[in-house]
Amino acid sequence: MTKPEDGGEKKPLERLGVREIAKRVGVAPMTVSRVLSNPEMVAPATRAKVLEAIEAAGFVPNRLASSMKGNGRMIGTVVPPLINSGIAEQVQGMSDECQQGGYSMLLVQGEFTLEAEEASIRTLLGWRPAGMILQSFVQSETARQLLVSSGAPVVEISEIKGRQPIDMVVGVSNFETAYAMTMHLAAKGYKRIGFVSTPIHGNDRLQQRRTGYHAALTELGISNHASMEVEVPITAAGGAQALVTLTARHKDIDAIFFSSDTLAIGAVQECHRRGWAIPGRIGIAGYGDMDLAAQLYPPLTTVKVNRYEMGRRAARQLLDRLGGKLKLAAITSLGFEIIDRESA
Amino acid sequence: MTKPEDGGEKKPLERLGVREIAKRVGVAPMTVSRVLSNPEMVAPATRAKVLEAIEAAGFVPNRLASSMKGNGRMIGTVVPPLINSGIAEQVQGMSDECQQGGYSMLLVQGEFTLEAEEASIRTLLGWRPAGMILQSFVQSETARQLLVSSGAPVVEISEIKGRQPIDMVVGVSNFETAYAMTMHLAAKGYKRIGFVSTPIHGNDRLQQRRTGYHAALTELGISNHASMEVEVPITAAGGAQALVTLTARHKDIDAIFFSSDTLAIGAVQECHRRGWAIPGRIGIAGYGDMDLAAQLYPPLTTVKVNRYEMGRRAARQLLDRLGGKLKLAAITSLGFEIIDRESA
DNA sequence: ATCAGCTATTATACTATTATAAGTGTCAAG
DNA sequence: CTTGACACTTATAATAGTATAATAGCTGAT
Repeated sequence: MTKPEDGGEKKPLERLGVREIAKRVGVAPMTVSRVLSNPEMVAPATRAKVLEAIEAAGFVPNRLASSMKGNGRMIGTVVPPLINSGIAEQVQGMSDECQQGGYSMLLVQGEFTLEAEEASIRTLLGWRPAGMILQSFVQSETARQLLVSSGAPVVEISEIKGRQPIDMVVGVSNFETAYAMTMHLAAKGYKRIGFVSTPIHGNDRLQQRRTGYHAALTELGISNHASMEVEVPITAAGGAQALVTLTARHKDIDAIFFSSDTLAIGAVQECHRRGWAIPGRIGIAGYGDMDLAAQLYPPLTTVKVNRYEMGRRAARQLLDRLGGKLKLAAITSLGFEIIDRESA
Repeated sequence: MTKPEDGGEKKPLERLGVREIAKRVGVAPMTVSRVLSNPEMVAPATRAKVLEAIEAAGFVPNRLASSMKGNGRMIGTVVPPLINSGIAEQVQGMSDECQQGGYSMLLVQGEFTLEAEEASIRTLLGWRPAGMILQSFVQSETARQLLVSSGAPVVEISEIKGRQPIDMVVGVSNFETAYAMTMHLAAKGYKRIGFVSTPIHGNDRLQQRRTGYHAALTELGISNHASMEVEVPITAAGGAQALVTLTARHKDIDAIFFSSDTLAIGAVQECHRRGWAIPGRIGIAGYGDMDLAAQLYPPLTTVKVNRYEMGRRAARQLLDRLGGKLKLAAITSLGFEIIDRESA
């Protein structure tokens, strides 16, 4: 409970508020407040004096206090682990857009379990953010309830079909993308197509991707054996491992569709190690079109979804709503592209 | 300024505070407050009743209000763009540790310019965070002043030598790492070693790495030509481009030390494209030991710095201080390893 | 019976900003 | 010489939680 008193000179900024500035200038606190938020309501001469005092004192207004009066400029977000998953780009997009709109971003870790989800949303709500961006559909009914009753706008970045959004959704149809890629591979002549993903449980995007893959196979008249699918951790080593497993199981497998570029890139390295030609011996397809995909040797065939843009749009949506715009799309579907390169 | 009234039923959570809960249970607001923060000070029977009411109402206490009384549980951080730079791991580490300690993380974008730095630190301070983590040495004197006078503990994750930290530093000696890698390459017989980095201006880590590289060359009696260095954007394509540029300039260049694995990996792909043997034709060394480095073909020789751990330790340092621990290291140097793999 | 010592609880006041309403002062029109 | 309109400024109260001091209720020792 003891506060760290190092320097000795404490509360130099603590007691420094609009009141103090007001006193120094000889105006009411409210005038200082207005100089900060509605400068045009203050006479130029007064404004100048106040600004000068603020500058001189090194005064940084307390946003916590503003937020309590309903002028919160904070966007909260729950994200799954940032590493390797392309989430970083998404967060970057959100952050850039928020920053530009004068909002700050609160980052809360979330996992794909009901309890963790609920806990992180509780944490988020505790900060009374002006708006929230969630990186997947909220599963927990309690959590959904809390979000709705908070009254703040919510954007879910997620699979855009299948479920009722809490408020707004931004995303792509993961089903469509996976379906399209599987069909694309079939069209290129691959007959035995495997599917590798990171742990699917609780992750609706991955679920949709697998469903899309299944749908394509069914349409192609290929009975899909569960043995053509593996789940591995989201690392390059995981991708390599998946390649080993699947090719050992099925000698005749001729292409593998990875649910993430990270995995696909790991698999490509494993092929190099084995001296397997890509796509000669086996075709490799990824998902995400990360920076390295185009530079990879051989260049990676992949599904391009612009995650940066996804984050940006989600934030834009929120900011528009907060700015008073009423007619906003409940569902924003960003397009995708099948990038046909040489790996498959 | 008009609030979005969608549902019609507003302020279901707005008016819901300790006062309201207290009224429902028939106790004073303070008692509710204590149930939340010091449950052991409340009689078990009362505590149970209060908790029940909280649960029933779906009440999430407002952390903004708590923060105003000095119980802030928010750690603020300024980060450079997350993509590709290994910063994501660092943020992950910070976030994990903060979360575990009951703190939330505020994320503010920062660039490597004085004005942007100052602006982001102002934004951060506006939220009155309990502590701050900065991802590099703060250059702006004004910003340093603001940070100091805020009274909050500050951890800089940065080069650990050379400058006076504002409060605490966690990091590695980038100088040492780069010096060590350069010496390592020399020991392996490389004579003409190039250096590639992402834009150095304003980034003290990169500056230190280059200085370390220079120091090693000098010690080796190699006069270092500026033409053996290039700056490129932090993408795989940048790495490939750098390889092209340097090998075109100097036919006899026999190794390149990249200031980031991302660049090195890009260069490796370029070599594959050209059919150049690694390390036969040219040796490639990276920095960071990212997940893919070990899986790459050929495996990448690189400097391993545990960025996740760096973030974690920075947060730990802050949390310890906030927890009242006084004897804390001003400088925490994390070790590093030269990972000798096959690429050089 | 009285009072110290204790636990559990409550009343008051405070954190910093800002919405709102009320208050100045100036000028021109009636 | 009012009166209304206008621009600017200020006083008050509100936001939600909690530190602090005060108080109530109870036990056991004097």
